[in-house]
Amino acid sequence: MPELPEVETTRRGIEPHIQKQTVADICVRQRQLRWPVSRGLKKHLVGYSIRSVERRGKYLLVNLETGTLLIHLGMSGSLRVVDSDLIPDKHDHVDIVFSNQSCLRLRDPRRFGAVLWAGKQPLQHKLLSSLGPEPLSAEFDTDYLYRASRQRKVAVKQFIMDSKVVVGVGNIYANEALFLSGIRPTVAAGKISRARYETLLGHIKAVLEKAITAGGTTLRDFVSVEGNPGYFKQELLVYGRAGEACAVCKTTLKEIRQGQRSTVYCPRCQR
DNA sequence: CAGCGCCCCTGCCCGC
DNA sequence: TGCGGGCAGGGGCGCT
Repeated sequence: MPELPEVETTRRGIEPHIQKQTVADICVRQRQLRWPVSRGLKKHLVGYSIRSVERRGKYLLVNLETGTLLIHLGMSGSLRVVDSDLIPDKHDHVDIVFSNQSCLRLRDPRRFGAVLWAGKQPLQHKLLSSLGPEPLSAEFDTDYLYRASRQRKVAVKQFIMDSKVVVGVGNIYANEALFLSGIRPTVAAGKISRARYETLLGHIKAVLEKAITAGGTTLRDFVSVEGNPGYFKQELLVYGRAGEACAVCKTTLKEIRQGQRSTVYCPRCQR
């Protein structure tokens, strides 16, 4: 379940392999992803070379001279650069084949991912146009977060996971950052002080940076570009640890549900 | 606009 | 061992 650090790790992993490569073909074995993969991709891709791979939130932007291909990994997606002769797995749904016989292969067992053409102004695409700032950018600062939260009644955890507020804060890191900040996930976003948002902001940036440095957290489905699953779960303090003792005070960690997602917190440390 | 719940999907895990 | 059911979750979308 790629969060922003895994997507960034993927971007860094694939870009040097596919940059300047010319697309020879695109092979779609399973068209039904989050949205049906368009049948018209070939005309945008074949014969053109990859200029760069960027990231916006959890979307990867594969840039060509004709425009930009958006790839989202959903919950279980992974991208690898493999020899185009390598027999695909049953969940290897899309190959972008290059003229040097390598290919960029999308595997996505749960098919929550997406492959879409976004044209020459990808940031104007409706999926990207109303996204909030990047969490690691200077634009995402205490002032911004504090102001955006005023009058908001939604729980702070759902607030920081709202992509219109800030992109790339998924369930794992939202839980972790709130624990590190001593903030109870259920508190209304609008009721939290500026000082506490300053703390929270720092922890959001820190957990994401740490995870990118570590090469991405992996729980189940993520496979790194090299094909090695990299475990990092021992670093997580609350996510996946309901019923265990809090690392700080030994109180039993509690699990609740917020918006159909699991929240784990320490009832003593987080107020 | 804010808030909320649904839904896309498969693999895994648990209990019987 | 086989099987049914529940759960996991990113995030867009439709409804109130």
